[in-house]
Amino acid sequence: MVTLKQVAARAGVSIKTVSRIVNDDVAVNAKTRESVQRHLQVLNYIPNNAARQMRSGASTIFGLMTDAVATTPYSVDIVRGAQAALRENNQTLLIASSDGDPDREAQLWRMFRAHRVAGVVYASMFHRSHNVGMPAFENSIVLANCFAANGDKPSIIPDDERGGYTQAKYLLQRGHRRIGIITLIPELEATRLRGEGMRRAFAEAGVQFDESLERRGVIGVLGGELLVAHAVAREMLQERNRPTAIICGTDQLAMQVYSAAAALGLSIPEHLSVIGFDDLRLISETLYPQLTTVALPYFEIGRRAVEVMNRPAAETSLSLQKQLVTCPLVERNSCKPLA
Amino acid sequence: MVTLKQVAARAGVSIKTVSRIVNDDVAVNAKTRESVQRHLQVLNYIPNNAARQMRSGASTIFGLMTDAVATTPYSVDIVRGAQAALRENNQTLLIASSDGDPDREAQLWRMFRAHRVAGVVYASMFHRSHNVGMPAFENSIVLANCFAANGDKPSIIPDDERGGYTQAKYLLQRGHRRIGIITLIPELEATRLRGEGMRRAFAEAGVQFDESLERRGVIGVLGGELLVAHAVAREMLQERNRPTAIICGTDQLAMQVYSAAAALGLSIPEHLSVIGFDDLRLISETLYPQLTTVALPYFEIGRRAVEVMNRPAAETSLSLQKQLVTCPLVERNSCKPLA
DNA sequence: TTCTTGATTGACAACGTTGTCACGAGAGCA
DNA sequence: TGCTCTCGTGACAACGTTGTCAATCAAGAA
Repeated sequence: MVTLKQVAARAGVSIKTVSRIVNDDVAVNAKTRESVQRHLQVLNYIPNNAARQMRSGASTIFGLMTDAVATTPYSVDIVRGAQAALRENNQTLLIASSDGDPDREAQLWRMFRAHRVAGVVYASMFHRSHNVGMPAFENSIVLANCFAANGDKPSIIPDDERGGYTQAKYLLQRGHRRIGIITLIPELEATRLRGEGMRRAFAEAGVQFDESLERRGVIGVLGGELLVAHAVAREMLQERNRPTAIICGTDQLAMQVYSAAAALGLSIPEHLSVIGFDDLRLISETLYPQLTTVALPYFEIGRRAVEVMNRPAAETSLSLQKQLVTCPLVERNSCKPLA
Repeated sequence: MVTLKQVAARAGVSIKTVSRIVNDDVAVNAKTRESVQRHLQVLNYIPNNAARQMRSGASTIFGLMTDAVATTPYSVDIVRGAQAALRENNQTLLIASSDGDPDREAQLWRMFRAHRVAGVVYASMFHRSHNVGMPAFENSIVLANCFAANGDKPSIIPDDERGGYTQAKYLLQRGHRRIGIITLIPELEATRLRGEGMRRAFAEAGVQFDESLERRGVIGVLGGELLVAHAVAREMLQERNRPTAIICGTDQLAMQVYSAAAALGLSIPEHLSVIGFDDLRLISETLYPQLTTVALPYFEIGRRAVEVMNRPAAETSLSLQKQLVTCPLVERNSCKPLA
């Protein structure tokens, strides 16, 4: 690899002068600059990050720690969002996933420390409370899609309450009154918040919320889930007073509702409106008809997490609380106003 | 951050001695070792990677460059596989995605060089031929899910020919004779190879391959695709002599076939067998009934790519050709033997 | 006893970079 | 002319680590 020294030798100037030119430092004689720049070009000089970091003590590497990427594929968007934000400052991302193993996670934290990462985004796959016990990074950690149990760390999370509200309101505005709800695992923060949002929408619309139409589409515990939305939806749709619309906790659940409806000869959206959550385009755009859903703003969450981390420490105190990111409605063809 | 110097001062030994203990170097007096180790513990010393790298010239960072992660979500598994392999040697992964923008890609290559990455995995989202014009990494690059047009770089790719063969054979063995095929974009290497594999299976089984039953489920060009599998399947299933089974180029396409079948009152697998490709569990395990499919071994591809890169240069020549990774059949409930 | 050997330890340099300080040359001023 | 001032440049140190070599010491050999 070419070093400043080599370029300096070729250009007949001192190392420092080359360094100055590379870094757009104080004024350098135009002629010198031009000559050196030519040599930089020819030799294809690229600064050595390790040396820079050692000298300056400041790192351009950030870490992203995640508990498990595998399960919800579009969480990649958190990574993409983070990278988009880092890119502006020529920073880079070291990615690590613990797959939920505490030993592994401890090892990864050490790795981050070895690389002296400038900050860490801790991304959870599910919106939930999480305790990151990592004193070494106390002041340079941002939680994405989860939040600190004791609220002492900045965190960027989806506005699930409003997301649930959006789902319900969308259907209520279109005249639906009997609305089925197929939920996720109740332990998830998301489930609780969205439930609250839906109730708020019902209350605002002056519609009685029928608890009996709210059922779990997933059984088992986190990590060992079993989807039962197909059966649940089928049951619901065979009842005498069947719902005219179903709110799903996930596009995945919506997918099963589609097949349940099809099995009963009900077509969407004519006989049944369905609204999803997540906007996994792999599903929402593939379903037929395409699924109206509320998007989980993973990209934006990743972007903001880095943004908060890059902010001067002084401002950080302001953002020490949770930052909510809106979940936008994505309108497609799975809902119909009630005649 | 704690340095060797600080630990040495506390322990009353030289820097070098501490270094030796940290690195399990030559014999050190047991008593000294114990004492120093205690101090290392207490001060929570973690070696500075940048300094090590500068001193030794060897980097423990690898790069992963990808053209676009966004589209096919389970490609994350390439990353996971790569990380699994790196983990054994305490190496780490710097991830970059160009989103297909050449300028951005050039910038990312510079970034990799600045970090002096030890090697690069270039992962494409689609199995295809690709030219990585990156002289600086000439000898430390491995292609994953794509291969060098001029064949001068090691590449790890799925064995699509055998994948197609597996799909067809599975159905043929179960007595199916009229088999519909819904394919991907013909420009993809995968499409061509799988087609060949299927023809091979038909030939082996002595069954006439009916070209008229092979249709595109996706129209448009890469990046601007439009799924038409629903319509295509519907059409196919309404013909007089309709197929008893359909082979799909993707689980996503299979999803649309499911809905087409449902719309026509055909139930799976009673009236129609369906086999997919990819094993995106998000789809294959959510469909009802669950989808029998052939898995794209992304994890294994990522793992092997790193493995090849970590191999001593001497052996590299041996693996200069393409390495094919088997696509295993994942049997679920969407196929039935023909009575 | 004296010499040799091996075990244990430390001093020093170097990796590539940049901050600090200083030097020389020419310009502007008295 | 002699002074200061500015501009452009370079010498040097330091960041934290490890490879090289040498120094010290105790034990065993002659």
